[in-house]
Amino acid sequence: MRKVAESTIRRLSLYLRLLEEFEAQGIATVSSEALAGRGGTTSAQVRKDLSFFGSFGKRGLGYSVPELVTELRAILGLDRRYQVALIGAGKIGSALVQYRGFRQRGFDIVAIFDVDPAKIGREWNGLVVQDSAALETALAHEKIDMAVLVTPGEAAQPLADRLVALGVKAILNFAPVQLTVPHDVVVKTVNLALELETLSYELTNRG
Amino acid sequence: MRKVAESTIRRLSLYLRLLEEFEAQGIATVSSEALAGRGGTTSAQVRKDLSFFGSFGKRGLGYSVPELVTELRAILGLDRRYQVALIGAGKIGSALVQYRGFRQRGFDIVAIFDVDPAKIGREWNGLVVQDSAALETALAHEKIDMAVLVTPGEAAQPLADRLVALGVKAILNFAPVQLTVPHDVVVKTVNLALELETLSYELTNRG
DNA sequence: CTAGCTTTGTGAATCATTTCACAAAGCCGT
DNA sequence: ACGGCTTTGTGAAATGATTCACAAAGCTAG
Repeated sequence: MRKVAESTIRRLSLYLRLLEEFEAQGIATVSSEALAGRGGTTSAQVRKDLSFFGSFGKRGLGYSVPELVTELRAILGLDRRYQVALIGAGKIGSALVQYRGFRQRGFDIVAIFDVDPAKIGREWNGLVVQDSAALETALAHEKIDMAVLVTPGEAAQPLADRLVALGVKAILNFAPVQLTVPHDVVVKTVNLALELETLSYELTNRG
Repeated sequence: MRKVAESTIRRLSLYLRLLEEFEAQGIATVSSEALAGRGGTTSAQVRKDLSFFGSFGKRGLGYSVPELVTELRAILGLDRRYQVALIGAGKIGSALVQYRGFRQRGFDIVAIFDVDPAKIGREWNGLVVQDSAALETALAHEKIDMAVLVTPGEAAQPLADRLVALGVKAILNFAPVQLTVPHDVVVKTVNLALELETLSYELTNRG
């Protein structure tokens, strides 16, 4: 498959959300124009985005909503479930555990770790918080697809290294640091400070 | 000022973080090469990014760390403080209130709102949670620069409309919806589902 | 003051993404 | 079955972002 831009993938994800709404409303087909309107883009963009993966529409008619939902789920890898380890049982971790969309989209949190003795052993949404020091033994027999890192900045890189050694191939990182990992491991960093600062920039230079 | 790409602003934000580290270590000057190395980009990119805003370096020598820190803070609008209203006193809101980096970078949460009667009236980090219904009266005499929206999807747009009517010019949105606002209002949406799905895509199509 | 070394700042070139524009397809009504 | 209407899929053009490459500038040592 030829390389597809990240911006394209993000839009596909958006289209999928809109399509699921349409599906819930019982709408059977949708045009690229309709998808674009609600997604903040153009119909040409929608068609180009989809064309990277195939021809899913019917000329003169548009796209079948259920069919396109299925296709997009497959493209985005959402037609399977993922086993997720949560590293860091703080406030953000807690919010994630409870976030419905997480499980709804196929991501199952199967293990939670922390270094705080006050948290270790406590039950959290049906899971016992384990000691981060025991990561290796705890995950020896559990296949983990993805790790969510919610730790202070300085703890993140060492933990990432250990997770990679355990065979984890994807990390969603909330720690405010740039992680270094082998090229076959995917990292996505969500950096709140960065968002605030781009907002602050816009506010001072435009608004 | 000519239009500068968002990607450039995000990198400036990153450079600022690195420079602050250098400053703490007492390093006086830094080259574009050194800034690039730690920031995951190239020296040419660093110089181009900075060149949009001026010439801050000395040829043959590099950039003065404290000077560049000052310049970047000014460019990003971080040389002032912002009054922030938090809408939604749930888990994520709670994590934000306690996040040190928030206050550290000049963002002061001065009001918290929720619709849940169980939460209204309770004290939260020195602030009393107020009823979202009373947004207008509560903020009548408080100048709010920015709002952080942490509500269920369906509540977000109506609240955004009311905030805009109150003169708020920037919204950091954690609700999983695309907000519609006048063009002089800046919205930045942090969408967890989107991040998960791009990660899932990479995982199935590369890893 | 000059030679040699380093590093910036920036046009030009390359590479990537978005938009345009239109032929090809398919539906509907007669 | 045909004409008119709609909407896709996609090369080509336009726009945007990154990388290249080098002259200009400044420092250091002798």
